[in-house]
This record gives sequence, C-alpha cells and structure tokens, in this order.
Amino acid sequence: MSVTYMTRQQKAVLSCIENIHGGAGAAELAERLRASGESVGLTTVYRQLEKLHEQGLVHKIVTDGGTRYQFCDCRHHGNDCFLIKCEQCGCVEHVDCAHLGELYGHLAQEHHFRINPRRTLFYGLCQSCTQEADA
Amino acid sequence: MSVTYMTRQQKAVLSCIENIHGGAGAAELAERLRASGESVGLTTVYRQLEKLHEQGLVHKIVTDGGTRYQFCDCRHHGNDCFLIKCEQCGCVEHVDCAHLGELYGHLAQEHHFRINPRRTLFYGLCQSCTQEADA
DNA sequence: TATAATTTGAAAATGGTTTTCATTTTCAAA
DNA sequence: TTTGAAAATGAAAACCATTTTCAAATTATA
Repeated sequence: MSVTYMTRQQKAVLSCIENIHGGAGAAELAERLRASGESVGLTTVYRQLEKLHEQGLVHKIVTDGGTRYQFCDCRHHGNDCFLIKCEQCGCVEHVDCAHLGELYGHLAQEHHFRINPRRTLFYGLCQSCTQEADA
Repeated sequence: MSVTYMTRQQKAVLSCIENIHGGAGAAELAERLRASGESVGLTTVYRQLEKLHEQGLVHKIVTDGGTRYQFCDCRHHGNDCFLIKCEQCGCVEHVDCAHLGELYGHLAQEHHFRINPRRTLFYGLCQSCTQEADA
C-alpha cells in the first residue's frame, strides 16, 4: 500500500469514530456523519471501519446485539491491555493490568493455548457501575 | 413451564450438541442430525439451541465468523473456566485454570472491575493448532 | 373420545453486511 | 497542463444467517 493521501470520507470516518466514547455501529456512524454535514455512504463507512480494524485502530466487537466499532490505537498496546464491556451501562473501557500478560504466559506454558491479546474482551461491571452496585 | 416430556427433536438436538467437541453452528448441527437419521428442521434446531442457551446448557458464541453453539453445563462452573475460540481451525474449547479466578479477584480488588466469568471468551490458537504452529 | 395447547418445519420475510459496477477522484508519467 | 492507470466511492442488488409466519402434526388435559 503506497497510498499517501486520505480521502475526505476516510478522514471523516476516522475523526468521527475517534470521538465517540463507547463506540458505535456502522449505521449509527453513518447517521452521525450525515448529521454533521460530512455525509459518507454506508458502504464506504463499512469499508473504512474494516480497514481501520485491520490496521489495529479500531476494535470490532461482534455480539448478539450487533456489531460495534470502537476506536483504540491498539498498536501501542502490549499484552497487558484488555477491553471490558459493562453489562450495566453498555460502555466499553480499556484496562491495563500486568497480571493479564502473566496469565497468557501461563496458558501458553502450561495449557498450550496461545491467546491473541488484541481481541481480549471481558464482560462485567465497569468501575462506576461496580461502585453503584456496592453502595 | 410445566412441560414434562421431551420431543424427539429436543432429545436429538441435545444429544447431538453434547457430543460435538468444539461446538457447531446451527446449520452444521442440522446437517449432522440429518446424516444420522434423526433429521430435525433448521428452524427447530435454532429454537432448541436458543432454549438450551437460555437454560445455561450451551454457550452461544457470536463472532465475525458466525454463531457457534457449544455444550457446557456452565451452571456447574466456578470462576476458573473460560472458552477459547481458535482463530485457525474455528473450534471452541473449554479450559479450566485457577489463575483466571485469581485475575478476577485482582481486577475486582485493585481495578474495581467486576468480571462476569460466564462470558469470558479468548481468541487465539487451540492446543493442536499451537502444536502445528510450533512444528 | 373431544378439545385446547404446544411443537414442528417449509416457506417467506428480515435485516445487517458484502458485492457489483458505473462513476468519480487521485496519482504519476508524458 | 493533458492523459491514462489505479484507487475510492456509493447506489443498487445480492447475500445469507436468522427469525417470523402459519398450517399441519403431536401431545396434554378434560
């Protein structure tokens, strides 16, 4: 890939997803772009999100409830970062914890499973929802 | 639900998914049932798998590559079990490891995130694909 | 029996995502 | 500047896994 420019649509998709806390689905993203006057076709939104995902710039979270894309420059992450999707409020947060990398090592050494750290996603309660639950 | 019997189809779906190591998609399951002479309509396969999932007898794993169902009496599990989906061969395996529960404890204590252990799913390479990769 | 309730499955509908392809845009060479 | 090749766009069509519909079959209860 020796492309040196970015199209209007590419810039628009990237800067939009970058600024949505908690991520968004493709259709929602297209809707936001249209609303902001930077309309991009849904097909192109899908294509750009896929491209960003391949480049490691967005997570692609496929679940029962649909597919969501979340910006995250994962290329800068090591083995110690993971995502947690809060089952209460729906937010997606990043967490860094050295113990995770240790777990991966253990699983590789003792159980012969090699984890792909880039795709680790837990479900549970985020910090603020945990606090609420404890109150 | 005061139903006391099980239809032929219900029994067939349950006993089939119980015996597929690595789980299966709905269509694959229907095909296996047909091949074994216990043909069950695809619609019914979907319905029964959903029912079993609600009862906590099968995992429903929705990803990029499609939805897979894996038998697992999760009701009996503690914090130390997780699933891993092999990015190479597509199988889903079940792993027990005490270190996982410890990680959850640490995340709760130090990071204030409460993980739902029932939904933990890693991506990576299964045992046999890890061996192949190392060969 | 009779009747109500449940289950089944073929066919049709659904809807998110991908593919197609004519058009537009961009890059690099002349 | 042209010019032509390569890449990107997006509307429309295709795709396809899953869900819904509904008439027929099965089972429970009266």
